[in-house]
Amino acid sequence: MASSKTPIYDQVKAFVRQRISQGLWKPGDPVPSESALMHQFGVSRMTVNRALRELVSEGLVRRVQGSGSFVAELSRISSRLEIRDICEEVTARGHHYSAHVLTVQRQKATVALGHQLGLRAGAAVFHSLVVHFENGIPILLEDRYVNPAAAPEYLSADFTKVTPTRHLLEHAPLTEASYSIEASLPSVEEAKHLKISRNEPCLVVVRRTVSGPRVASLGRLVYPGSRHNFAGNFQA
Amino acid sequence: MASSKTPIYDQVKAFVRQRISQGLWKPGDPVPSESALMHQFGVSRMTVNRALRELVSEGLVRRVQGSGSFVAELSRISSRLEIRDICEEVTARGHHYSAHVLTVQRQKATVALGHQLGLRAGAAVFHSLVVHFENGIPILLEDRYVNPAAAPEYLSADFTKVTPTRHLLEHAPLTEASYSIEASLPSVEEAKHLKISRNEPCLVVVRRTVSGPRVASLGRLVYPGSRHNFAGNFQA
DNA sequence: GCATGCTAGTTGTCTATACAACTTGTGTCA
DNA sequence: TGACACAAGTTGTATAGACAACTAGCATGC
Repeated sequence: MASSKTPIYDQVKAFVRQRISQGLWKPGDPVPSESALMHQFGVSRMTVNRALRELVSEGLVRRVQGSGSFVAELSRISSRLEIRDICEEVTARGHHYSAHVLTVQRQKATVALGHQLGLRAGAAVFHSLVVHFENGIPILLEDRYVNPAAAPEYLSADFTKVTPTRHLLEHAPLTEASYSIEASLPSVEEAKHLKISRNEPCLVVVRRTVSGPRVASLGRLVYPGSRHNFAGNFQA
Repeated sequence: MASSKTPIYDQVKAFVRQRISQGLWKPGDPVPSESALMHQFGVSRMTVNRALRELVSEGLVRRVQGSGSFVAELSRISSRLEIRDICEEVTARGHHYSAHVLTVQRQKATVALGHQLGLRAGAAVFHSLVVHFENGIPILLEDRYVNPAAAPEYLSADFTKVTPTRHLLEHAPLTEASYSIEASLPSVEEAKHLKISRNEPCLVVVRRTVSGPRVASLGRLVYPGSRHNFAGNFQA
């Protein structure tokens, strides 16, 4: 039997999840209390508690102390979006990855840039500009500014062997990151480096990473729209 | 004291999370065993177990039965991306939401469309085309095909009052959804309805929702790039 | 040297119990 | 009528203990 193999808390989760996804229990409806499920399944409260807690973290159930458990409003489709290291992503597709380094240098921060990185204007920052290729076709232009305090050896890294993302992950442990995804047309330079027309829309990911107490880097990732998209999946 | 207020398992989580984000424990390094943390904090094993289990679900820790717990490889930045109902999103910003219905009708499915919806070619499908406005400015064109079996009353809904997304969520409980985000230029019609230039790049979300045994709907959401982006956040 | 088996250590699951914190309805008392 | 107190029900947290499942290294025996 499969049931004797699957943990009890998973059986309870499956029971609740099934009722919800079949529409028998609608958003806002009460979910049976821990003690009810406890008696129904003939198991201890801690087991039921674990099941319901995990359903909360999965966004299917909402719980109110003292009141009860309820089916969560599914007004938002939420799913895990992964932004993977480009090299890993390409090789995972079984394709050949390569990179071309356009710029790696020390610069003085402008006022705006310094502010974003938490440095004063004129402070030294590292700047890299790298094109990433999949089977020889440019698929990503990575424009990145790095806080020297977070990754002192950034300039001496070989970005044809280790992507800037990976170098940063290894030298500046990630504590926080924020990003935004937008659509825009490439600049003249960007179009040239990516070998695309200026009319080709691009997905632009702007990412800011924080390592410990300081902002580690600020990246602008430009993907040609015809060669890349982000996909995700949601499972109730 | 704050420590007496925060749950013990949260203190343990914070302890481990801090060591990781400070780089003291690097990816692949072992995390202290449950019994070690148990003695260190002077708490029961179940409490430590809960802390570590939650860190696993947050992607910070990897555990191997019989072997130990290890700091996870942070090679991918993963975060929760929410695709919210557009009406909710606009009103949450404190702005005025409105909608204009261009099309709501029954159509015969083409071969390709029927295949995507799990229907035979020529079967009836519902089609809606709605423009959504934020403070009177068009921010989203929603082109949607619906499986009549999943939402029989779709055609009689008033989409100026309830968004198609919400109608579907209420009538066809969501069990699964997949989407992709891409950048592209709008078609002539799309540009016209959104009142943008044909050269303005757009974020296009293609979404497919499944309700129980059947595919419920297929949507194409076109956002003008200058008026919308998706943002996310990651916290270690 | 090699295979086998054993053992200590680790994680995975489950129980029974306890108390704290909170909500909600009910009933009492002024 | 209104304010308050109380009780029942619910979730949140924590404990001590138990056994199962698995890993890895060590010792034994061949």
